[in-house]
Amino acid sequence: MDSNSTEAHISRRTTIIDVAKMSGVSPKTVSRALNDEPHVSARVRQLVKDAAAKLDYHPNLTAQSLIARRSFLIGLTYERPSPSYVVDLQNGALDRMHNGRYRLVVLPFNHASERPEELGKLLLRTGLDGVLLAPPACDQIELLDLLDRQGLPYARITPQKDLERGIVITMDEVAAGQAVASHVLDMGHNRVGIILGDPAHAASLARLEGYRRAFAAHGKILDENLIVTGDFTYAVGYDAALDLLRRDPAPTAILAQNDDMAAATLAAARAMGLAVPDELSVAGFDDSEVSRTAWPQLTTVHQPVSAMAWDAADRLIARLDATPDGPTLEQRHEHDHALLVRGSTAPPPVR
Amino acid sequence: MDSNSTEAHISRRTTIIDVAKMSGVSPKTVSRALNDEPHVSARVRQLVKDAAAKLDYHPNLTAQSLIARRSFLIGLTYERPSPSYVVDLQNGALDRMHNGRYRLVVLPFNHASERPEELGKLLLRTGLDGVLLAPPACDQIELLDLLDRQGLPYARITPQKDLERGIVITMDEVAAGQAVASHVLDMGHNRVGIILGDPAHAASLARLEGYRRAFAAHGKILDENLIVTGDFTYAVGYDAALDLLRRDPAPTAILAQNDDMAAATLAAARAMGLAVPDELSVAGFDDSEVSRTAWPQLTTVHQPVSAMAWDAADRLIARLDATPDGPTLEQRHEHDHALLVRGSTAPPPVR
DNA sequence: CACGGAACTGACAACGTTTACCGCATTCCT
DNA sequence: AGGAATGCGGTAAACGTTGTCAGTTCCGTG
Repeated sequence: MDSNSTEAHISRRTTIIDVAKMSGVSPKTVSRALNDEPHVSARVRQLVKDAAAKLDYHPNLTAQSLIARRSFLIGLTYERPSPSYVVDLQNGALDRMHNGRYRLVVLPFNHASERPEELGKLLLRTGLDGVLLAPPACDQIELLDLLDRQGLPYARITPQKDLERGIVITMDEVAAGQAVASHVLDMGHNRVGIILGDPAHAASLARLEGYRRAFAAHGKILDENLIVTGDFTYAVGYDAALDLLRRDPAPTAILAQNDDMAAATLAAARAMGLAVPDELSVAGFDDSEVSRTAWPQLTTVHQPVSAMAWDAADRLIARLDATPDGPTLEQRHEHDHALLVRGSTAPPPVR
Repeated sequence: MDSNSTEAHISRRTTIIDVAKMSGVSPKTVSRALNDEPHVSARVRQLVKDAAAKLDYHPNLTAQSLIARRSFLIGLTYERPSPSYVVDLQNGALDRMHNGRYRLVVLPFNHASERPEELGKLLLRTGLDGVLLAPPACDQIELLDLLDRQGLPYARITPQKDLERGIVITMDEVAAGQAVASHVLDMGHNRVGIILGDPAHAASLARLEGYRRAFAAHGKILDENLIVTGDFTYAVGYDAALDLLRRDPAPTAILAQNDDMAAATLAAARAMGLAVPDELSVAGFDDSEVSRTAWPQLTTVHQPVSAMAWDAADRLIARLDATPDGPTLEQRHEHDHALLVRGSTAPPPVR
């Protein structure tokens, strides 16, 4: 198709003028009719809409944006987390934006901690109206400073620091960590291994703090030697789990800070010939898809990622659409977690 | 922060005029300097760039778009596939777009087959320069017709029909299906169950055709009664697998058309007390993350999703940036698949 | 000193839409 | 009959950038 390749360059998009000509009214009236403004008779309005439909006319968003001084673009930044987390985030945000004027631009960035300035420039360069910040970017103070200076609104999803800045959607990570640890301790485990997530994510430390509280509440000692550091990925989680399981004596339970690493722990246990949950209990975090497709299904903590993303988008859009004299908006909202006990945890083996 | 909420409305973004004033040259020269155009001395260029940096000036993309008659937005449509597939797609495309002027807008749409017109309107309404079409949208002829009529360029990722239309990035699904089926037949399996993907995806039938060819090449009979229909999801795959495993006699191998359904088959086998691969062989498709995190790891066919998305974005961008008198671009490219034999397949049990 | 070229300025138009202001009929309400 | 509201049309400006085009200044070279 040679004609096809040149056609796009030649063909002019239909404009409001075309619609005006076709429907026999002024461009002005067309604009009024299509935007459902008053001072247009029902007859003319229908006439215009029919003409627009026949011509497949879609108003030029760029021109609208220029005059509205808004791009109607919302960004979403995240950092190489598990696919299901990303998709949950996206779907939550998109769900809120559905049928609205806003569009979602995805902006993964893998070095928010080391190069926050660079991420900031990327966000500004992209011409966004607002941005959704997932961990760990949501906790980069330098980034928030830059965004504030430039007046780019943002919503932070599960931040751990400076909770008074910007729109903040949280979950009580400490309580969630405490819940899952309590569950394991309740079953009688005493030697509990812990696989931390990426230390750049403040949530890792918050969850650990929750574990500590559970231990304290149970009057048990958290063995610091059984804390190893992962990065939320399966591969690193696997090595971390092997490390723990080779200790002597080995832990009877392992708390992983996300489901991917918990799934890796299941695999490591299998490689060591350990039965889960009879010889080793494993708990994850997040309630992501892998927690249900793994075997045994993982005991985990449900993190309402999708709902939080929806909420973040909702409040960000409310902020963007707010009139200067409008009511003050609620800037914070905390979502609930939920402990999900499934097949990967059981009382420790009697010895 | 009350000041914060009003500030965004009051504060004016810095414009090219501000930079011009600061650096003491005309707006015109600023534009030339920043866009690395000729006729600017090195001294002035640096002066301007310094001023721009100091003011944190970023040119207004909307204004640039308006005059360039392009939005620099590329869309990506997909339909509720597995998270890892979506993320692979996105990452591949983003990888190509990195450091360019284009931005990626995600547009999931779950009813491409039933309501192609609606999807088309969505794409046009979004004001895109071009769009990446994943299955099954890439095979919706009505959609392609609409896009052609409106002159919206598109790249199709793994389409099965009308391969001469638009930019086409393919993989030989038939050969891939044949490869995985041959592997299983080579091991001596005769009763092979098949779990199809969503029949709305043309790839499902192409892969099945590959299976048929393998059976023919081996002089074996494909039992049509052992073909059940899934939809690429874990949940439906689980039920489909249970259905197959309850047959008498049960199949000794199951070919699932993606890894999620294969993982579900592993779980179903476990529920039935069947050992994999000793009593049942399972093969997946796609080489997605779950194929590596499942246990045993899945024999599967590597589908270079990320590379194909990269390629699709590459050619689409080349098309968008092409000058009318430029060279004709290669519109098609076929990627290679690769059979990955892992732990989920073995010869059938001797009876 | 004249000349060519590079480096710059200034005025203006263009991109496609919205908005503001004004004008002019027609209709509706007292 | 007077006044207001409604339904349009016309003209112009604005959004922030780039492109065009005619000039001006400055520099080095012959």
